[in-house]
Amino acid sequence: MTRADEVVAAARVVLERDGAEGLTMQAVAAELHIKAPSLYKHVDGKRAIEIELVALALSEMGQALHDALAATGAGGAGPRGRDRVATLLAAYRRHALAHPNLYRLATAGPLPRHQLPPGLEDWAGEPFLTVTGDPHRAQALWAYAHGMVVLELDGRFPAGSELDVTWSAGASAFAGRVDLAGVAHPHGD
Amino acid sequence: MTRADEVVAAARVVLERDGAEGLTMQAVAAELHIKAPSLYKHVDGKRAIEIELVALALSEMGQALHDALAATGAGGAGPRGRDRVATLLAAYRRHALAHPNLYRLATAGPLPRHQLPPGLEDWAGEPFLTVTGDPHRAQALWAYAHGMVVLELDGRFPAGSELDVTWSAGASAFAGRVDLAGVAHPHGD
DNA sequence: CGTGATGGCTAACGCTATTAGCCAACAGGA
DNA sequence: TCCTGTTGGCTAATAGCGTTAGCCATCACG
Repeated sequence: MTRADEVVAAARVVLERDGAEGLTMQAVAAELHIKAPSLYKHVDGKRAIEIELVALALSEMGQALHDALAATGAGGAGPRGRDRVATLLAAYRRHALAHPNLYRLATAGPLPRHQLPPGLEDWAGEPFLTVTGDPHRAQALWAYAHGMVVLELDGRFPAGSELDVTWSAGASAFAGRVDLAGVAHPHGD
Repeated sequence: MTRADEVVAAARVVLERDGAEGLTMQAVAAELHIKAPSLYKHVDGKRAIEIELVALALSEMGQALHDALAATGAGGAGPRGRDRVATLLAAYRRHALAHPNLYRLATAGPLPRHQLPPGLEDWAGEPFLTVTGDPHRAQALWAYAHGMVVLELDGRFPAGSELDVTWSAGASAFAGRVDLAGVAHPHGD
């Protein structure tokens, strides 16, 4: 655990506790009981810290998604179609809501692609390809999941929204056919 | 056109030209050929300006969506099902990409609900309810559209992505049944 | 002609990231 | 034992941010 890693770890603590607004060089330094300028002996600046956190978030999210699919794939009953989509979405939602500030940091603004570990991005998105079998549907499903999480995190759904049902409606839509287990209307047209 | 409105208008010019980062009180003031502190004679602060811009963005987006649906509904051929969904998504995408910085400002972070014109939010989202017929599917479709736009704006889709196809795949998914016109695979399961 | 409102201005404060430069502690070799 | 380089703190300072306080010119109106 190099000192630079400790800085990133401290930054994560501050971020998860105080949000993106509270993530200042002073706060990170205080977490380590030092002063802000001393941080520059270990990291290149705030942006560099954030990029480390983005890589970390991407990695952990990818792991959560892979784990979720592996669990259903390995267990006794191997679900297919809608269930796999629902499983993936549930894992995505659960993980994002468990680390809201880290998720926001990782998905806000342009991605510093060439400064990230190569292959990480593809690996993290792999599960979407797995459950859809088609790259375009995978991207669409990912966009749906991301949109839902962001809107939920920002509290932009009207009060009283039954988000479980909404998530389920999306899962059904992306499963390839409308086949609900008494949850939402078959089709509203 | 009160002076306060001119400030907001200037802020919009700065935002659309220089992005969220460039939207500073100094820049807005410079746009009006005055100094930053003078702005406080007309508006309550930066946050107040941003809220005005959010309301404006919400209003314009809502108008674009309503117009798009009205156009298809009124014209000779009145499309149904997938076409209406596709029409709505196309309008959403076109409008968001035409005003990227305004869109980002309006959708980033928590919504200042009680500081917005009442009913505006519901009205802007109405078209999604119109084309889906179900509130949960409407929310899901909205989340999908928002996710796609955000990811596209941030350039987070891998280079070479065929986004038109991806958008189309989502439209098909949310139309209630998979019914593609030779665009994507029927279902990948 | 006075008086209040309007709408500019400068100076200042506290916050941010960041840089420069100083110095104590410590490790390894002569 | 000293000398020297590295590590990792520190303070002081800069530039830019939003914001407040207080001063002053302009102008409409009674």
